[in-house]
Amino acid sequence: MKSHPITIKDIARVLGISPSTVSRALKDHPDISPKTKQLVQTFAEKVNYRPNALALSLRSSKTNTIGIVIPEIVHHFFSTVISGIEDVAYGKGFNAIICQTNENYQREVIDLQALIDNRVDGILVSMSKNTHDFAHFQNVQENGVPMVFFDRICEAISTDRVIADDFEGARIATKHLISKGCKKIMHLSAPQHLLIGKNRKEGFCSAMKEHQLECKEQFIVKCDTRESVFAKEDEILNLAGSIDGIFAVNDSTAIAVMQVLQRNGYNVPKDIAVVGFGDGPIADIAYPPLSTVEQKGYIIGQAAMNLLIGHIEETAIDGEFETKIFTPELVERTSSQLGKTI
Amino acid sequence: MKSHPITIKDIARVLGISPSTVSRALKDHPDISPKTKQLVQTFAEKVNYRPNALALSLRSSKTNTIGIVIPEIVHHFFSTVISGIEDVAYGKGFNAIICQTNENYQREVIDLQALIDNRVDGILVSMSKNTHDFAHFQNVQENGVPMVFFDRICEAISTDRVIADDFEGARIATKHLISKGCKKIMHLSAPQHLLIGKNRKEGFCSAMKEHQLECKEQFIVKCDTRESVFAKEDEILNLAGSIDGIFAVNDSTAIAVMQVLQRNGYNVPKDIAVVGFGDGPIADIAYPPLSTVEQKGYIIGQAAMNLLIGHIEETAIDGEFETKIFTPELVERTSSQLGKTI
DNA sequence: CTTGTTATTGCAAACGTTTTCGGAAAATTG
DNA sequence: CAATTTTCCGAAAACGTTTGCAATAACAAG
Repeated sequence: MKSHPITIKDIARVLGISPSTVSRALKDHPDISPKTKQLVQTFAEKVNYRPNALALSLRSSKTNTIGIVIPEIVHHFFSTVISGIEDVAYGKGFNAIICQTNENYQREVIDLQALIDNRVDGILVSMSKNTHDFAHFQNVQENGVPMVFFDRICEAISTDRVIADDFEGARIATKHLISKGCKKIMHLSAPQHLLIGKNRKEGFCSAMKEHQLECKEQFIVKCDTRESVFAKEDEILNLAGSIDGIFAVNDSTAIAVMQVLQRNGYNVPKDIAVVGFGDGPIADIAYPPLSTVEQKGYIIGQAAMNLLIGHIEETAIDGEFETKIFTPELVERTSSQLGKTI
Repeated sequence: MKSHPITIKDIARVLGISPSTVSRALKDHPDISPKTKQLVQTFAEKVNYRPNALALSLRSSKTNTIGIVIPEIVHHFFSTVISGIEDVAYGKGFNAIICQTNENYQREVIDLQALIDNRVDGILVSMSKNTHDFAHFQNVQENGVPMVFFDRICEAISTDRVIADDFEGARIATKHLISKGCKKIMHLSAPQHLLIGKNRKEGFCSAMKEHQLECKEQFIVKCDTRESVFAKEDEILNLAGSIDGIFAVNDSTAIAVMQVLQRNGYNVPKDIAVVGFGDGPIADIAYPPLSTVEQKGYIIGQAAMNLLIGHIEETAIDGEFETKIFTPELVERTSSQLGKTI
């Protein structure tokens, strides 16, 4: 069984014809007589011949494989994106090599080089948080490998991009709170050197100002994980008495803050309404169910892959790049119904 | 820039020597004079030469790539496993091609064939729910490709396997409830044609009987998703008055049932204690935080990859197969503290 | 100045395909 | 029957490597 797979040469030898004839017979080349075709094809069928993809790739310099580089697979948003990528890739006959950087710059560099070495037809990247040098991205381009960024894009590199509109998403979330009657809204924000942190905060402020509400620095707390909520519990509780709404930069932060509030006698959403960002599966499970804006990971993945295919198949114009922006949609649940007892 | 990558031949031509010399110089072969080595190496460095992995693989029939076939990436357990696989693969210089079957048998067949065609060095599989024919797995073995199953194993095929001990996990969960004082425990179970459904139910019954408690069929409700809990809400509520504990086959079912109970005036864990299975991130977020048994996805992934490497590098004995079983551990939180008010 | 060693290098085959080009046999035409 | 066209097939190169073997050069010993 460990015997080597059947090759075209094997078939040729057994049938007493040349490899070229076998090759042609297998792909219905008109030069080959019906008789020989029949002979070759049935024999190939019988021995379960399968072409060696490596040899094909080497000859055609086309691997039908794309590379995906992401910070973390174990993250609902990213795995959703991968799912979208995979599904359109599959439809077009592409395989996907997935590389996980774990937010490690060095690994990002190595992974990209490995993909180039393996001659992938294109690469989809979501940048690590710790990447501040972009030579490795340039290297991809210099090697002529099509690349598109999604979500965590690199502004210094000109490529196709697919992103969620964080600014607008935050505006939508904030305006939703305002429409529910909130006037004094707190924002739990991500670090400002990250694009999502910056954009979501600015979206928040924009919505507030549009409604002549104050966007006080004091009501903006740097806090973007479950743990950091608990760490800043005192600070948050100090402010809790003077607010009626919270917009959190992501769902797990939103849920954590609801739990802190509840443990300290506040009622969500009666006293304080809460909205998150991201719409992972946890929003539905939270108590009360969390209103949030939905980040469309699946279609972001699809869109990114489609853009990439455009460049691989050269239907897209070389050197012209597109940016696709997906605006999140509000998913209204219970947590934002200010005044309502649950 | 789109110019083809530098090859050994290019270097040879420019330097006026033969490709073989270049090849040897690059890998410090003793036959090559220091002078030539120096010349070649610095030149290769300068032009940023990178060997073509395809050509290498073709020649050596070793791709340093493994294939992963899983039902769904967007699932905390599976993405955790992948993460474990990836990390040890990376350490050993392997790339991973990931194929998602979406629980589709046809796609599983195609994916496996594609991996064989691409001459991956080994394959890790978690079977789709809808796979009842196993010829494609046999095909992998007949092609001499090492394969190990994880989690959703195929009993009909003899290979290495890595699984979580569902039976024992369920016993642990159930015994925990009993130790908290529960005597009338309901089990929300998965379909019995699935191994996890069967094993977890049997583990549940085993623990009950060990403590001289009844394992009534009537207290076993077929219900293994959030949606199915809501669909069977009436049936569950009918029984709710006569039970003091629930062991659910997975976390989201456990959380859903807590919500149903709470909405109907029951107090968890005061009136009814609840334990789940799986320990995804949602357990922590539930209200009250869910006690559950932890399925160690990350180390399952690591173990599977290590077994595979054993066969790839032939340190493992051919034809002898190992089954690694990981026993889940109890993670005790609030939901199981019978009698306690929160 | 042979002969034998040793140090370097190149040739060619191989991995499994595809494809250009040309050639032999067969079929057609006049 | 000769000339021409068609039909069918094979040789060989190419994709980018590695490697066994042969070849050359240099150099020392006799």
